[in-house]
Amino acid sequence: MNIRAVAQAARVSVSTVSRAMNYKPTVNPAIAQRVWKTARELNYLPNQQARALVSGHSRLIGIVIPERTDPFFIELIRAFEEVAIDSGFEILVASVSNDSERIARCMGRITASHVEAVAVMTFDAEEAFTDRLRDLAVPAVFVDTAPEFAGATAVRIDYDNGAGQALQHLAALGHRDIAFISGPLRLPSAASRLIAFRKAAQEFGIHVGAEQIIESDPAMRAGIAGAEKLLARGRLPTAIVCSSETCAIGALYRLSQACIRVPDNVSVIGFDGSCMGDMTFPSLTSVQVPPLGLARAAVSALCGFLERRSPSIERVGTHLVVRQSTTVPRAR
Amino acid sequence: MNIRAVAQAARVSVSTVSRAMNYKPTVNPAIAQRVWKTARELNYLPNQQARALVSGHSRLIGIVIPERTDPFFIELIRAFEEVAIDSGFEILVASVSNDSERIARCMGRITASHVEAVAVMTFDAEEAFTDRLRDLAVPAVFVDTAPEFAGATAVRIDYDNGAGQALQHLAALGHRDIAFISGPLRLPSAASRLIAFRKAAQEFGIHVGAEQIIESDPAMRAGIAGAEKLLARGRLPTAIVCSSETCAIGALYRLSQACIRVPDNVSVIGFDGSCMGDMTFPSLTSVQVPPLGLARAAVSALCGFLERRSPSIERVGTHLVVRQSTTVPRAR
DNA sequence: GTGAAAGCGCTAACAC
DNA sequence: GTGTTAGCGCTTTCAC
Repeated sequence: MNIRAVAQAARVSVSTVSRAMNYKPTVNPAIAQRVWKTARELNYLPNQQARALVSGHSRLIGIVIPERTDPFFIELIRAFEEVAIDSGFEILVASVSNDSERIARCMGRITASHVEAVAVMTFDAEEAFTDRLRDLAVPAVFVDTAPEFAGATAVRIDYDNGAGQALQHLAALGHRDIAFISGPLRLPSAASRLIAFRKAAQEFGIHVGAEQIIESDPAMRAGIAGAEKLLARGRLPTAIVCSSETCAIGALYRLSQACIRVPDNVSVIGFDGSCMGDMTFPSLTSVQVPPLGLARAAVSALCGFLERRSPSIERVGTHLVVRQSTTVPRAR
Repeated sequence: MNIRAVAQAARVSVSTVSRAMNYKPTVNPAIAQRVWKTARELNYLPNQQARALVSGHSRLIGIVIPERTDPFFIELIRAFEEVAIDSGFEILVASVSNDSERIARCMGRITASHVEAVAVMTFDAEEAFTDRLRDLAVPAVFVDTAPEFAGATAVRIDYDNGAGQALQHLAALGHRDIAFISGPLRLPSAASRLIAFRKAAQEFGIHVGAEQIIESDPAMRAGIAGAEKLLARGRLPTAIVCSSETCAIGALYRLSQACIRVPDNVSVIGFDGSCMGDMTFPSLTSVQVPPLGLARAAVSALCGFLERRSPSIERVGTHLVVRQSTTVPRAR
């Protein structure tokens, strides 16, 4: 099935079919109707490859996620699928680790498939990656950390507000002794979350001493190691804020091991949650970063750039999902 | 950058470049070298859209996953990415629910992008979906349940062996009283797992009465509701085999709520595990269905069909990952 | 408002 | 073994 068959069936020229299929205003409404009807009857959809070839626009956006095991990203991919398709784009999913071969392969796919723009949703893109991406000169949007180059824009997550929501919730429950388990602070996303936590704590008049901040490993090990350090001190805070959901899951895990009951003995709160927060025991109170919001912001920034060459910085809000891992502080 | 520029720079014709880039054996090795070198220097990669257009092969395979929240699928996508790229294919990720609009959108993407073949990794493809896919006449491979139509092949998971591994492990620990929490039995994948469980139980001489089989809801609710039914009886088995990992997580959740200690009071074992099994407390002993194996089998079936038009049935083995949710039966 | 024709980057058939 | 050329399905001038 191709444009010629449709043209023939609708008794018009291929150009008219092309124009009708692209909703050009210049085509006679009655004829356009006829073309659409014929196209539907023949199950005709324009060949994307041909379209891309002649127009120079592939209508393809790349979404780059970390090659790390984290259920948040399946939700992100789905959100992207949703949003991109709605905007008339197809998506190319690429996962990268900080490994030059993987990075090269990713760049190869972007080049060969003529991806028009890339959303880098790794939260902490490594320089090895961003450098190569800059070389390709493809418009890109980054979450959290945006390297500076032409065509690079950013989606910022409102961590300040997120940390505020978390601390307001804890403060309202009566917590004053709150620890923060952070991922490695060399990672910009971890650093911003810590800064946001500090700021929010100050706002709510909560003292945060150096001993309340635990810098730890990435991902789940952060939570395990972080909780361990807290346990080793012999005196737990009444609440623990974790830099990520996986971190919180790790903390939950380690606390269970130590027979510390959550939330009775200590409240735990996560960040950037996914479906996982529902599956833990107890289920996890968490500051959610909505995948759909992230996808929308990224696609919107990308489309804006593709259409008007104007970089824009998009912001994404967070919202607090209160589940069962937080409650009033234990009696002293 | 295009083939002409490379041809010019390498002082050969475009056809020679084309042949060299496609590793045709007819091209003079010295010249091929020169072409490759030039291509590398110019960062040339053949335009996939042009290639697809002229050759009639898009080198695109679709991977269809359920629009359900399950971390297993992020691992599957990654495995597909790996395997497909290695075989020279690009992947198009599509998630579907049993909703005619979503299905139509998915079919539209497959058609417009001229996807050559589709791997349906939903485990339980609905008829509404398979019917539409058959209409498209695109070669397809299904996990677990394959509708019969030309070009449809199957990847079968060796549940018999999987269930055998689970029961051997439990039997070796001394369990004789083992319950099975199943998903809805109208779903073929749930049904096959139950059959495999029964068969394996018989093999190990373990009696399975009707009261040991709990048919339940899908996903995590299965485990919650299933564990609840078991708890309501007042007498727990010594071990529970769950039809899926999410089901097992649900069971773990409900048991924790009831202050039943796993594995001290009851052992729990999952099926089709993902990274999640590591994150639960206790971590989950599980019969894993390796995503890479699944992806390899699917891509291999698809490639086989595309090259030789010969449908093949691929088999994927399972392996038991022993973690902390299983131990010897409690003292009576 | 519509049609004819050029051409996007590539592969493959054919000539040499 | 290599070059010339037609044409994949489409969009987009340019005439009319």
